[in-house]
This record gives sequence, structure tokens and C-alpha cells, in this order.
Amino acid sequence: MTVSPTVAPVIAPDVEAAVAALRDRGLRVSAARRLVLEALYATGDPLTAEQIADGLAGRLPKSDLASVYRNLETLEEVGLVRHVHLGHGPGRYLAAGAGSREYVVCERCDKVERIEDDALAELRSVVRERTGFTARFSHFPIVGLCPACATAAASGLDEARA
Amino acid sequence: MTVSPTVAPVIAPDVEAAVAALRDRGLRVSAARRLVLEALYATGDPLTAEQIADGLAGRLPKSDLASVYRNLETLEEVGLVRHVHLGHGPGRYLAAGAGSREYVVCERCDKVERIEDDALAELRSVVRERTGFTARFSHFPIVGLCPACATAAASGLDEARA
DNA sequence: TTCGATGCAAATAGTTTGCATTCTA
DNA sequence: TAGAATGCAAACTATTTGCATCGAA
Repeated sequence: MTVSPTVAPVIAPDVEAAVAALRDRGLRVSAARRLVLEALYATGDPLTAEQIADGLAGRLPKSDLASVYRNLETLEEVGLVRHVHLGHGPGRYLAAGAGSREYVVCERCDKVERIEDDALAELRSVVRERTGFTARFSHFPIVGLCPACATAAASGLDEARA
Repeated sequence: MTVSPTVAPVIAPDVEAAVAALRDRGLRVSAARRLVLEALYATGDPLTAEQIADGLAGRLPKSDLASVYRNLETLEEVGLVRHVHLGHGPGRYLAAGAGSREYVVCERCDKVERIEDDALAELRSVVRERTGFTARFSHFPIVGLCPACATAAASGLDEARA
């Protein structure tokens, strides 16, 4: 499977709810596992495994990178976590079930913006009508040019290649 | 830059035209470089660097993987080649300027389908209206469920998790 | 007290880089 | 024949795995 299928998201508003969901499923709640959840719930931004292992630059205790990856995998199987690829580089993880968080990113300036729910709904309906697919937009962002970079590109300020 | 910006595609209908475009820019045409172009023009499907280095499973001479990567980079800078990420795993390269080749992929069965030009145009206009971004859809596919997998998912044949 | 989870180290996949050599223009 | 491109090896980034030990239930 080249794109890991999205599992039904488990709605857990905070770390304690997420922990409860784990116990429900007979999974253990170790310090390392809880730390991954705490990192993810501490910020709205998608985090790399390394940021989590580093304890968010000192805000939380550090943990082992391999364990972080293993925990992210487990949490993703459960539906508490999902990951996105916003570009090249490491994948980024976020708490699932915290509302939609789908992105557009600018390929020139790397600006990342969330797509509003109603815009998403309209895009989904166009994709369904025209391709038959039920689009998720949840693993990869829509890539393009932000308004500023599009303007710059149009006025030829770009491509200043020799 | 997390997503390499798309360079204006150079339209080259065949290997000879591509080779001419290279000479135009003062770039040399070595055997290895020509081989990369031949592999890309030999098929409509996006190829991995490894498939190219392997000579398309024997159809072409083999070449060095590092050189393939270097040539793909050069060709991409020129605008003769671009690459996509259809999921996890290696990037896939294709001749640019051979018409649009943007994809929807099914996250359950990995089916890959091209998006029609008019569907693409409609999606772009929705993205522009709703987000202000000029979407390219050319680096990552739209991920979702194909009709068959969507039906399966809806009838609960999926998620047969214990 | 058991077996799931950890932490370290080593392996793997994909891609990039250094450098002496080769070959195109 | 200059210097761009090659081919091999080594480095690097992101991620996964093996295994002895630890600790949550």
C-alpha cells in the first residue's frame, strides 16, 4: 500500500481522553506513549517524529526516536493520530479527530494554509462528480502558488534564471 | 524549499527534441543522459530512478543510479522532466510537457487514474475561488477512495478490525 | 507475573555527495 | 583539450527492526 489508508478517526479532545481510548483497546499507557500524545496535543501544528523525540525543543522530556515511530504507528492504527507529507522531508504527525486539517502549500515560499471546511466540501464534490473518487485530501496537501507568489510569477519576477 | 517549484515545462515531443533542447542550453548529451530520456519517453508511466537505472528491466542498457539522479535533477531544472510522489516510496519521474498528467490514487487499492483536463480546470478554479491559491496538483496526487473501495467502505466490509 | 513496550544499536530505503576518470563539444 | 558528466564508494536522512530488559496491568 503506497498511501497508508486512513483509519476512522477517534475523537479524543485531550490527552486523557486519548489515553482512555488506548486503555479501551487493551493498549498500555507507558510514559513514552503518553509523551507522544502530549506533544501532539500541545500544538496544532503537525510535528515530525524528531520534534516529538526531542520533547518539543525542551518543553517535554526527550524520548527515543525509534519508540516514537513505533508509538506513532500504534496510535495511527487506533485512529488517534494521522500523518501528512507537506513536501519533501520527514512526515508530520497530528492528533486525528480534532476537526479537519487539510492544507494548501505554496511551492515557492512554503506557506502552509488550512483549507476551510466548506471549501473542502466543494472540492470533494467536484472530485466525486468528475472522477468518481471520494477525495480525502488528508495525506498530501494541494500544492500550488500562494497569491503573492502567483503574482510574482505572472509578472516575470520569477524564473530569473540566467 | 519543501516542495521543489515547478519550472516552466519544456515541450519536447520526442527524445531528439529533448536532446536538442539540452544542446540549446549548452548542456552535453552523454550516453547516460540520453538513456534517461529514452526511458522516460519509452513509457507514459512515471518511472522511479531505479527503474531507469535498471534500463527498464532489460529493455535498455543499465546505468549508474547516482548518475540517473543527477541527470534527473538537471533535466528537471531545464524543464524537460518533473517528478511526482504517488504515495510512500521512491519518487517517480516523467517527461514534462507531454500534456497534463495529474493523478487521483486510491488509498485502499492503490489504483492510479489520470485526472481529465477539464476536471482539473474546474478543481483549479474552485481552489482559486476558495483559497486564493493557484493549484498545480502536479507534485502530489489527490488521494481518496476509488468508487469500488468507497462502496466497500460504506457497506462496512472494511474496518473489520477486531 | 506476564507480555506489551522500551531503548539502544544495527539495518534498510531513498537520495546526495566526493573524487578520480572519461568523454563531449 | 577544457571542463562537464560519469561511475564508484561513501555519506546522509528518514524510517524500521532485532533483541535484551523493563514495567503496566
